[in-house]
Amino acid sequence: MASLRDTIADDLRTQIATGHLKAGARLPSEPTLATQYKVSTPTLRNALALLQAEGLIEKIHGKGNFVLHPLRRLTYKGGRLTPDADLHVAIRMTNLRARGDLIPLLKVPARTPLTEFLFLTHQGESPHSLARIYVPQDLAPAELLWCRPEWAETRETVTARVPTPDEASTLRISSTLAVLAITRVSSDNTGRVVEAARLVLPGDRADALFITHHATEERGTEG
Amino acid sequence: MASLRDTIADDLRTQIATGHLKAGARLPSEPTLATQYKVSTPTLRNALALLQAEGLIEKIHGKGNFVLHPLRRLTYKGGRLTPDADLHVAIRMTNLRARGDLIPLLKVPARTPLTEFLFLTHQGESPHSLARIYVPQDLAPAELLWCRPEWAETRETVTARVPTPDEASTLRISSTLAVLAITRVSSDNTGRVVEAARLVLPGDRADALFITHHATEERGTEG
DNA sequence: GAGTGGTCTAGACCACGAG
DNA sequence: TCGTGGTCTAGACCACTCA
Repeated sequence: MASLRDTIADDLRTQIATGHLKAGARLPSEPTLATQYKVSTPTLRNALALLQAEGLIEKIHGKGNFVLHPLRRLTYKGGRLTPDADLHVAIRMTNLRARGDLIPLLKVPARTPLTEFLFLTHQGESPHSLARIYVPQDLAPAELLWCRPEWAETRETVTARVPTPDEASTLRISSTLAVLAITRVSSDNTGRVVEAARLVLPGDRADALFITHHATEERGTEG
Repeated sequence: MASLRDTIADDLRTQIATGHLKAGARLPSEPTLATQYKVSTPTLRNALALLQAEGLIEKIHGKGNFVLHPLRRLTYKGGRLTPDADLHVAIRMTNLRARGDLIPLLKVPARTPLTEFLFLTHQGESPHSLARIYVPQDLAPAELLWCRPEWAETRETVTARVPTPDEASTLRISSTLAVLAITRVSSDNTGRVVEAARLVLPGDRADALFITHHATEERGTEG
């Protein structure tokens, strides 16, 4: 016996899947839908919250609820963001000093001068990913980024979580939509950290892909 | 100006963080908390729903709301699940025939005989991860699993999403808690898929780690 | 100003858990 | 049986968008 909320969410989901409700279309207003389904407005809103968490609809205050275009899933490839034709990138550079989490991440003393690059990529109209990249200031960040020759190793830690309020508003996503958070640390062959990055990818529009080649002579080097 | 829901959630969060509310403790009942915070029960329940989505509390119908023990984060290492001392594994083996998503995943014709290994790992009392591993039946799965000599390449696609109802009940997690879903495909050097796996890791208790070694002579082989 | 979603209230009734 | 959380109702009032 499913709850009313789930029943309504299921119905709307199939209407979207079958194209009965097309991408970009506005749903009837919440009071209208509540009347149609013979439920109260809070119940109807609960149903919509489910669809929102799945990235199927977008709620816009004062305008209505809209069926989202199924976003092409972009794939982050282990190592760097995939360059893409219709991917616009906005970059902001800031100088700051190491504090908090950044100290162990970059393995530097507190207050070490750092440069932060803030990347915000867009896929067409909608924000796609947020990246904060940190580099020690003495490591000539001018030519900058992507794969750099001195890199010897990159460690990427991937977690799934809900976005912080900041991230939710920057990426214009629901605060209930899961995001892929990647912490990437690149070191040179002396073990020195040459770059650390925190990437946030909305779960409804991004995957991460990691490819491991198994050399036939060496295998089983794991702990 | 934060909403009442967020204010209450923040307050409870700090009470948990400071140890004012200890792990395992039962929170006061919802009507009691609603009175304390001078809000209605739905508003209070909205606040608790936020904490639940973050994996901080557990709601048990008929008993109360409980502060969860901060689970040690276990790390999935690119390639395989990390063996761990207090990690119990339950395995179930099933024979089936390829259908649906499994066909393109394993690159086999429909109805190819497959063997499914279902892994459910536990960290102490609580379920930790769910893995479904598929192997073509003609590929001698008897000695089975982990890293096998014939593997030439492993591709792992990582996404963040909410769990399916099935996954939520199997892993005993809230349906609003983000999970890390990893699809892993291993091929031999002829390109044949020798194993495909779908892993589900609850976002509050698992990370995935991928390590890339950059050979100095070859770099920038990405598209 | 009209219409939309965002938040909140003060209840009701049901289902589950434990004694 | 009693206290708990789960679901739902029928409103109220505010904030935002657009004409």
